[in-house]
Amino acid sequence: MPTSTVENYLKQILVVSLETNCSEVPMGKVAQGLCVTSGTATTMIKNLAGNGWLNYYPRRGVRLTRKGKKLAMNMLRRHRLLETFLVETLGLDWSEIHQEAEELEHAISEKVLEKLDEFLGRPRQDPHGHPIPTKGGVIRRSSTQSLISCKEGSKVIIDSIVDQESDFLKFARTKQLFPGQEVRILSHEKQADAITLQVGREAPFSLGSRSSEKILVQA
Amino acid sequence: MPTSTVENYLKQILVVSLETNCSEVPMGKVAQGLCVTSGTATTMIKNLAGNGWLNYYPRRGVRLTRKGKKLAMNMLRRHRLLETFLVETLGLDWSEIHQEAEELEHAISEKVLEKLDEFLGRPRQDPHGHPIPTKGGVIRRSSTQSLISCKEGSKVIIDSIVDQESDFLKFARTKQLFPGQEVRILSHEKQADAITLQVGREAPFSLGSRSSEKILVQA
DNA sequence: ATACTTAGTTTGATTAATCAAAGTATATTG
DNA sequence: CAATATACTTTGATTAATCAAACTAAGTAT
Repeated sequence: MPTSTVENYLKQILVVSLETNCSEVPMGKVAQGLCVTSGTATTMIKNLAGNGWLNYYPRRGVRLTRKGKKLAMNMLRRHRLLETFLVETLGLDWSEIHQEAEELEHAISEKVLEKLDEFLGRPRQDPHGHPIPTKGGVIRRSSTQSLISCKEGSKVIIDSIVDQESDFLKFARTKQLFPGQEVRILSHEKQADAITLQVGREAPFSLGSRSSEKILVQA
Repeated sequence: MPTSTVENYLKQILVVSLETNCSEVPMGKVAQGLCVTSGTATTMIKNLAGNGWLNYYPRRGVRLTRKGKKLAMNMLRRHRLLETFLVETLGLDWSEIHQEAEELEHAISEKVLEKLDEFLGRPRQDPHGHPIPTKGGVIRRSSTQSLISCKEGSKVIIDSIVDQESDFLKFARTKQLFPGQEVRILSHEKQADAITLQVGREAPFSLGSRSSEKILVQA
């Protein structure tokens, strides 16, 4: 049985590799994502490599093995199903569910997970719009287009929000920026590093590039 | 924040003291209940005493402090609410829920726990018939009379089943022995160490004293 | 090319939890 | 009461995970 630390390292690597569309993940991203010093990450990674969870290329990065990816996908499934449960069933706010799921995902058994999936009606995506991997470890390819790449005057649908920060999610909620919403891009000033948009009939507002990058969309 | 090991030790001590109606618990019960060697228990207990969770009387036993009892009650509340959720909402069998709850109880936050309590309709007892402590740490005094002390010919109601062993619970289920059921004691042979009983119109059967002790009843 | 910066690695130490085995009280029993 | 058994404690070692600080390789810039 892998410890929950092992599960966290593998999940973090998977998440980064999905976000960057690159299966090789640099050590820095690992240490940063898990909030540990780089030395700790190096030590742990060598351990994980020794147990066949991943391949380690010193000073370059790591790549999950088949075995490592399987476990990491399972963790992502747990995490996202739990987030869905916390919002849909218990009525928590989507801005607070990430940390909760982060703990619960290590404690829930495969059996309970399957019952939960069934109870929720086998949802395909979590409250942030992220696809939920199947039991077999297959995940829907999510959008790679963010708000920042939208042309002035275009209309798009929000696919997902790529940020677990409670404060950003609260802000997004007040501006009606959540999966499924239709957004109209009023202006896009490349030089000013800002985009102005409108959701439904609400008042238009602007977002900087930092924020716009976190909103993934579909045409 | 106490670690989950600390939580486990305290809960175990509380459970034993409730079962034996005695607030002083011998070291042996601690070690046995947690499946650790006695040396490990001693070391850990000295630690817990140092942090004010309990008082330690060398070679006699331990007694929870107010602070320790509060945390232990909260763990019991978590455990029993989770068991209820697993049976009522997800439909797991009561014989398999103990281990599941054992893990989840350390991972669930106070906030999620309250939402869960609300969702379940603030249940007063878990599927085994054990009372669920309130948020404030108050617990209903449970029955102390077991099947073994019932007179021949009497009729009683099952209060709770004091055993988490999956195999025993499965057996109890097949014999219809669960909280709320009415049972008639057909015979009670003190010398033979056996009790013969009947549930509803089912076929009568016998239980030895070991098993009868685990079934708590009310007149 | 030399110096500087950044990313990553090594080393030595620490903490929580555990065990096995040796040691010591206390209780039981002949 | 002495011998023995039972319950408990001590000691020394181990494992997983972590950090701080010293070190090193690789890439960037002057």
